[in-house]
Amino acid sequence: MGIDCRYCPLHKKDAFVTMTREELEFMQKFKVGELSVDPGTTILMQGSNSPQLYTVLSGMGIRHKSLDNGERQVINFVFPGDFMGLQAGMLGEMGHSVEARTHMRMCVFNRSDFWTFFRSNPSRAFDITWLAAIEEHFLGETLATVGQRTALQAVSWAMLKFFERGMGLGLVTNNTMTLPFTQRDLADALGLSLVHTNKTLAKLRDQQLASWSDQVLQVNDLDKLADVAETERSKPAKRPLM
Amino acid sequence: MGIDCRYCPLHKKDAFVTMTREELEFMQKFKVGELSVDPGTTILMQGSNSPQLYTVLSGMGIRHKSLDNGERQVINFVFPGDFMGLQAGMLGEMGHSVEARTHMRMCVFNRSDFWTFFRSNPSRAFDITWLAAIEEHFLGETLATVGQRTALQAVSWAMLKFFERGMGLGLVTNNTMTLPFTQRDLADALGLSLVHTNKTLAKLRDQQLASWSDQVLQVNDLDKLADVAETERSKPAKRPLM
DNA sequence: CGATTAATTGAACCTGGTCAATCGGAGTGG
DNA sequence: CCACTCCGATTGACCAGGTTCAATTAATCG
Repeated sequence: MGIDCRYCPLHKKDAFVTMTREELEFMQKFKVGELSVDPGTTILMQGSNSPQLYTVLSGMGIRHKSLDNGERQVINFVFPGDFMGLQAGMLGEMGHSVEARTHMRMCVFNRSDFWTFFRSNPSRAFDITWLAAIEEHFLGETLATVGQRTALQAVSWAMLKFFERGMGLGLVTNNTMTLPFTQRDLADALGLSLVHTNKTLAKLRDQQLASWSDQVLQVNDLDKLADVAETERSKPAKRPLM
Repeated sequence: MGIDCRYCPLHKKDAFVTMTREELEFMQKFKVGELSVDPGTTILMQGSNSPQLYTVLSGMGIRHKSLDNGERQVINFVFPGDFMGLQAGMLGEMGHSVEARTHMRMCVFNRSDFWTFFRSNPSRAFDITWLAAIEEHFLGETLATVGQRTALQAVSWAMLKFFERGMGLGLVTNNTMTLPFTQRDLADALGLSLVHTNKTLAKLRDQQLASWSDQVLQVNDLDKLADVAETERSKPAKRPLM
């Protein structure tokens, strides 16, 4: 069944803070099951009050927010290890939706246990807040990208983030990783039009900085890409896993 | 001295969740002082690891992030009741700076007490996470604005948010509130140029939707403004106060 | 009174958006 | 197996929302 946290495929990856046996057992008590969904499935719905919280075990997805005028903003991209549903858990309402882009498998927790969880293990509660702070940090950087960078810089930045994230998760082989998103997803994430995103990707490909086609992203020189994006490469950091 | 939490000017305002006497006494134990700064002062510095955390008692400021290319993104605007320094507290490094725009007074907590604080009162720890979730929620909306809305919609949205925030804090009198920010601050918050921001504000003024000049914002019809911004007016919500 | 900062306005220009057409691959029904 | 459709990627032509440059005004300050 793959329900036992000790065999969780994630907690030994070096992208995550090492968990003690006690922590694993503690999490086990709150895990109520696993959820598998197909690509395209909406896992959490904007405005809804999900009774469940999830940690992504495998697969990828997007968080996005729909505006009243029909436009869509992709808030960020979901990777294994990401925790989803905090807004519903705390505020009682999701500010965005989460949609699967590949087949996804998730670890499921009950929202009704959340308070008990939070109270009975301050250290794990602390980790939840840690994750929230990471999220806030990253959203700030995204906002700076969308607000201040040119299309070329923004797309480079996004490719860099994808790649760095992929490396931490061991998804990169031969300077290559699988990215199941569409160009429309990226365009909506960066506040660019689809057409211009496409042309900008083509330019990055021409300049041998990053090539993304057929769901495969290849980057040979991360430093050069970071230069174009006018960013620093971020040092690999461990984050807690729920 | 104004050090006693029982006389805190904020906790009875209806923008905040009511605090019990026990909670006030608990916070009192961790409060190590107050900080007063003049306009223009940098309170927290991007990249630094502040030894202190703050709750704003009075005054306003901005959070902003500087990019490598010299551009600046204003992440959001700081109002009374806002909690600052969580990123330093959790991640050991601020992702943005905080700069005062008026004279500001803050309640000061020591970062070194943070873990003790978190562990000894789960309910207050929960509230910290709540605040982080609110922040994430709001950043998502900001991102959607910068990424998807036109200049006119974005500026309208910002004026609406200012006003809604001001109403909750009792800063609005006669459809009017004081806003100590510059047009450059707003431009950098919305990813617009200063010139275009100025012209857009003029348009809002001409159309009698919102008038902001000489530090005073006046809005007579919030619904009309929300229409132009293509947003819903948000219902007044209480948030926890640290 | 010169210096600095914020707001304002006009004009030229350009990055990125919109429109539209094409192409290839995957799925579907006959 | 073919015709048809749908979706994502791609490309060219045209256009506009917003940027940049530049100059002016007004207020504040030492």
